[in-house]
Amino acid sequence: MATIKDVAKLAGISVSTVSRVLNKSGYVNEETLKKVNLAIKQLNYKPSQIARGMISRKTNTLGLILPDIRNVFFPELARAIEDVAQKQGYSVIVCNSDNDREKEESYFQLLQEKYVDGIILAGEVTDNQVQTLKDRGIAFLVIDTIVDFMPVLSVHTDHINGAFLAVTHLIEQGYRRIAHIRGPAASSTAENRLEGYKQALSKAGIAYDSSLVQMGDYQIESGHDAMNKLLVMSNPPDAVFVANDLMALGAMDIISDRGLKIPDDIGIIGFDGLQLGSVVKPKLSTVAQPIYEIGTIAAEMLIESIRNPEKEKNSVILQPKLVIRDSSTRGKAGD
Amino acid sequence: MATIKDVAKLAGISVSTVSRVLNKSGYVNEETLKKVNLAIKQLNYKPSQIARGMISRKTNTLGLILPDIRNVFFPELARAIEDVAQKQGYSVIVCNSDNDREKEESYFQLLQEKYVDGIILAGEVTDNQVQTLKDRGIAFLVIDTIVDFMPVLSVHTDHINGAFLAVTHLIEQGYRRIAHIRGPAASSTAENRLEGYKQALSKAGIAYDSSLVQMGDYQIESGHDAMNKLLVMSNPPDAVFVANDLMALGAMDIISDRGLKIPDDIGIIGFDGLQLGSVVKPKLSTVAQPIYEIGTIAAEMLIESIRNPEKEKNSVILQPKLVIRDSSTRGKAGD
DNA sequence: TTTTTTTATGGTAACCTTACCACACTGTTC
DNA sequence: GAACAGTGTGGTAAGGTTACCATAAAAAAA
Repeated sequence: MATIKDVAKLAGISVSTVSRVLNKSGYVNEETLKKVNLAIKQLNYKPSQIARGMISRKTNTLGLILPDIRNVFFPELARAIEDVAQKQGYSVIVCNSDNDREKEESYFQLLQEKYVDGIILAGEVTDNQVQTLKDRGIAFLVIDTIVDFMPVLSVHTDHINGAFLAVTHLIEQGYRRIAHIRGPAASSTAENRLEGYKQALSKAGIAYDSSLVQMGDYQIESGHDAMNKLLVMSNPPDAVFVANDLMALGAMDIISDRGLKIPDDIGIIGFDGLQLGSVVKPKLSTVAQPIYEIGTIAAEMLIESIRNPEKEKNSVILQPKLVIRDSSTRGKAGD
Repeated sequence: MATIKDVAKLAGISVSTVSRVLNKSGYVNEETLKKVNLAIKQLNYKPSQIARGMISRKTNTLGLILPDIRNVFFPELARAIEDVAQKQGYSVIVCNSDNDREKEESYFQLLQEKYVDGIILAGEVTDNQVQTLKDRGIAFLVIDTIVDFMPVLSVHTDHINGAFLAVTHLIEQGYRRIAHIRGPAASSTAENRLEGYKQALSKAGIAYDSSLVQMGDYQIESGHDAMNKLLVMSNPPDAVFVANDLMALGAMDIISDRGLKIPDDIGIIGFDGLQLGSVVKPKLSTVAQPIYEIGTIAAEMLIESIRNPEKEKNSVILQPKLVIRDSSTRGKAGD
């Protein structure tokens, strides 16, 4: 590929002047400008970002570490981040960590070697990892993890309030014995959704009954298992708030397999706001996370912080939206 | 961040020797090795891939240009590519083109400026773009596009045979008046699936009836529209082969809205093999594309070609798999 | 012993670009 | 007509690393 020297030679001019043309800095004569631009076109010259990066120590590249791009939520998030990045002149390197510590660490190393300007971490992140990134002086932002021992850039949904809205909605629809299929123990989002569930019950004066809370792992099959356990109880629930849509779909399967009607016999509401939920019958009510917005805000905050490193690191909490469809509205079944 | 010079100084040794240690090339004394490794650890030194790239003109980075990471198919594809890339020491920059020529061109420029070692193009690619990449001497591979005017690296599913299998299956199940909801006109995959549909009909001695072919755009809503048109015909079909699962879901909605039973009144089969299809009732039969495999093979081929540029450019065609669930099997409805 | 080979290390140019300084010319101001 | 500001251009170091050549001591072969 052509270099700046080739351009300079073809234009019969020094590399300094060509550089000045490229960066629109300093004085350049009208005539010279034309000659240089012509040469650039003729050679199809593109300045090497590598060489530029050597000097500026900037690569205009962001790293995005997420558990698995295949999981619902992440494609939309990645898209939002890439959209903002592209507009601001950044590229995005995507890394799938599978929540595996070793893989995460090796990606940290890699991204550091590649001199990315910043890293966005989605999914569960440990305090240790946050500390490491901080120590190494890497600009980063976490999504959906709450870090309270130091100020860091972070964006997350208000999971507590989302759960609160969902459960309150069920109560308003007349459901009283409301179960919860929760996410994995290690997940702070799962903990927060449980917390919102408790708060809603408490506000309505309904006693919290731990036997109505079943553990799941956010996968569809664990929705099956958890719902089965709930339905064999001597006093089964009349509604269930499920910590994500995927498990909710699994739960719906079991409910209809047992000949129970949604929402008449059992009301159900999920969390996430997947398109999937509007395809099944009855359509699944859910709490929609503002995923695209999370992504755009995250990317904007990180880029801003890269350009202005002294700026205070802050958190942004976004409100989810209750999406009432058919699975939770008594008297509207089957439409 | 620490540089090789810092390491050399701390170890009391020259940069050449440190470089030799890093690259395990040439002679290095046991003692020296230890000193260097100690210094590296103490300084948490990581060689700059940028500086290395300056010399080797390699960045160990691949570009992945796809229409939209949110579309089904692409997350899995991206995951497969990233998995292989990671194993072979490459990173992946993901670019969403929205099938917009200008955006694509600007990504070409960008990736070239970043000196990526190769580009994977997924989604429709024009002959012009292929020619441009070839002219610029960029290593690239196309997925799901057939290029016949020059040898290029390419991987794609056998869409014709996939469609053939699907329609033949419907015929075997006793359906005779089989409609097709096809993909957009500009799409070669859509054309191929239509071709397979025709071949299957022809082989079974069923006359092709163009009024039974409705245009769609691969989105769920166009499945609604197309199915509506088919059902208001004076002689409506008793089965429909839909060119992708998303439109098939839309079609299923309409069918059940009209009080018709799947698969008894109407059989339906999709294309893609999305998990989504196994969540709805009845479960959607489909033709599963070996998406992950496409991704791994694509990444492997491209990396091989980067390492060995003289090697002949060839195409790989992968066979899809018929996934028979409930929507296309007469006498098994409702289970 | 002398010559050759092996082992071990260091110095420097090169990769491509930009930052910075130096120089020269034109025109303006005192 | 001397000093100065504005315009236009070129040379060179620097950024971090590796490739390549040079040097030298130690070991092996003659």
